[in-house]
Amino acid sequence: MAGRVQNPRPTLEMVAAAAGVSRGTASRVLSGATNVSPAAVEAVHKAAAELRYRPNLSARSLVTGRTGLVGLVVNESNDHLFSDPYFAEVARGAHDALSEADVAMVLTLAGDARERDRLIELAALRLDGLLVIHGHSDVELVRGIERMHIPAVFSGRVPITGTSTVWYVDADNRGGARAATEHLLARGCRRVVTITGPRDMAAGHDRHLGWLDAVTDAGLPSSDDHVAVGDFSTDSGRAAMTRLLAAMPDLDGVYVANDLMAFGAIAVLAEHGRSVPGDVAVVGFDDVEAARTSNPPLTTVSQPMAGIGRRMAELLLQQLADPELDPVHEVLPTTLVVRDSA
Amino acid sequence: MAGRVQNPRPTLEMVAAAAGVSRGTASRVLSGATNVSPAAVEAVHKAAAELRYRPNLSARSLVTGRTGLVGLVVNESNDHLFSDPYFAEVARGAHDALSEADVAMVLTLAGDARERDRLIELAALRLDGLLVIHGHSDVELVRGIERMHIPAVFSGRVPITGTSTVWYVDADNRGGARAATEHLLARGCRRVVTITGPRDMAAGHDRHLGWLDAVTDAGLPSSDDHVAVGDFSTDSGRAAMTRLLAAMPDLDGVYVANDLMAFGAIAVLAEHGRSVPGDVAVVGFDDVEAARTSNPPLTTVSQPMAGIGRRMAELLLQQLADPELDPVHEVLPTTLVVRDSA
DNA sequence: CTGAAAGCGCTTACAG
DNA sequence: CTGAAAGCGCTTACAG
Repeated sequence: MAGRVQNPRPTLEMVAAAAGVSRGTASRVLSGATNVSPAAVEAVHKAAAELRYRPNLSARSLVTGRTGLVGLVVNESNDHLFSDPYFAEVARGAHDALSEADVAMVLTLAGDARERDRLIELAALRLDGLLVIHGHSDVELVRGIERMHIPAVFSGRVPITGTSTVWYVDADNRGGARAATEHLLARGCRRVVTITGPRDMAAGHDRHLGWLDAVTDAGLPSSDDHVAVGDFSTDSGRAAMTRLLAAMPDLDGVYVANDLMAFGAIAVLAEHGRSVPGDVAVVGFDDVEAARTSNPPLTTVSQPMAGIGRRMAELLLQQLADPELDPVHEVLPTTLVVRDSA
Repeated sequence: MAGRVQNPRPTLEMVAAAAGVSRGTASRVLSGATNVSPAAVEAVHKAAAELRYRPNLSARSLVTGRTGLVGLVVNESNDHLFSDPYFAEVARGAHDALSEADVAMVLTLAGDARERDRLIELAALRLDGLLVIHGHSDVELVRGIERMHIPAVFSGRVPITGTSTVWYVDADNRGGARAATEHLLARGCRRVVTITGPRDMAAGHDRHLGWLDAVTDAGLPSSDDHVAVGDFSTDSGRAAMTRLLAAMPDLDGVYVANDLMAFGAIAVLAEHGRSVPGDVAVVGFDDVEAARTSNPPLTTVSQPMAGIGRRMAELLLQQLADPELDPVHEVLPTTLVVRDSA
């Protein structure tokens, strides 16, 4: 009685019978093969629709060797991770692109060693490929994934050592930082400092270089007292701004490597009686939601987060189609969004 | 040449051959059956280890009818969703429990109609069950899932209509709110008001009832001017507190249905020159990270978020084991965390 | 263009 | 306790 309640799911066999063709022909029609007669195509589609046929994916996987499953790997300790809009948007972009290809996304945490082991097991057992949201640089994770010889695409530049096979998609952090700094210069700023991110994060490093590009090109100084290192948190932005102000009281422009730190910096400037952008112009990076409503609304650099996720998915699909492809490193453009802070 | 590089994955057949038993026996050993001789058990395990055997899950699924895949369904517009620690923690708890059972979690967005359709398709095709993080009440989603007749467990109380088959795990919102309010009463508060959440969210509703339980039991009034409705945002907490203060200037205790609104309320109290907890005591709900470092540190109600996720997973696993089980509604205890605001 | 057949790698009654 | 065999639902050469 139990288990007999539901009608059994129709199989290809039943569709073929209803269409008056063989199972092989039905399969060919449903997989979109071209060498099939129009009559057969029509009959099979009609039968499939009438029976509400859905293929058994396990059976298909058994013969194709593909699972149609891709892992979304995340190496952040999860508290951070989920509260990061970067993660959410990249995941959504990837999810969209994969759905269109009928590939599903398995959420895979890889924050600690135990989780990393599980990931490796899971990947070996049932994943066709990996999409890695790579927040903090995690050399062990990168190495582990390379060793598995599984198709993978990382988000964010992965420092390439030797003959690495890593694929990645990144935003143009360096170009965006340069554009932000050049915007400050164009407004007439001449003592332009920067608050950077942690040196071990590729994004932090690249955004620092962009600032350097711009000030160097303009023939302006870039000595150590022009630079304060933060950790991308608002508090660290406050501390960094305080230090910069002490070292160079007459600074007139600040390029900050992310919006959160920019908010901290602006708060400190206000406390010191400096108006923004009147006395000091400030540009951030990320274009988080709050940038639009902060006081003043923040001029910042926007990166195409969902686009990064989508592109990662597309590149992974390419790898799946041809495992012999050479690694691709793709850099997506960023956009300066001018508001009131600079 | 390509594709021939890797050694072919060992199959059960090869393990059986190496162990000198039949494929059937090897299968029985590996699936932990008891009716096997100790000698066979040892030989098979040894062979499997030596060959680094991993079962082909598609083949297994084809015969068992199970995929070993569970969907994590999320109905929030994703911006919110990911920045919500509730989501992150519930997901992590569920992930842990499922991993232990070798079940993987497929991330499934169901924010709009298109995504909802994809979910239904995906579930029909490849999921054994669903874990639904049910933020805003979404009747359509609940109905859609019930219609699919797929094992599912919701987070958060789902209003049950008629002969619903919904399973859910919730925190004891009502009990927690009652405890919070009783704490205010115990400190001597006598004019105790509340800021509630949206009426259409079960959590908001239940937390309001808990406040009502406590003040009613204490013989205190609970008229409309004791209640202000917010939307769980800090700003709405500010607005609500402003209204309450206008309606009842001599209030001395506030139970707020979440921490974010409590922060807003405390800010307004400070602006009105009321000290917390000296003039007005305040209790929140959620125990978010910031509650520990706010000024003053917030007394609040903590709910076992990861525990909810874990329990959801366990209940889903039970359903998978026996689809005929009656729906379970489980309520997990909350804890009052006393800090400085009350 | 199409059918018959083999085979993907497992699990599970069925005999013994 | 164990082996031989059937079968899960597909895809894909292979002939024709």
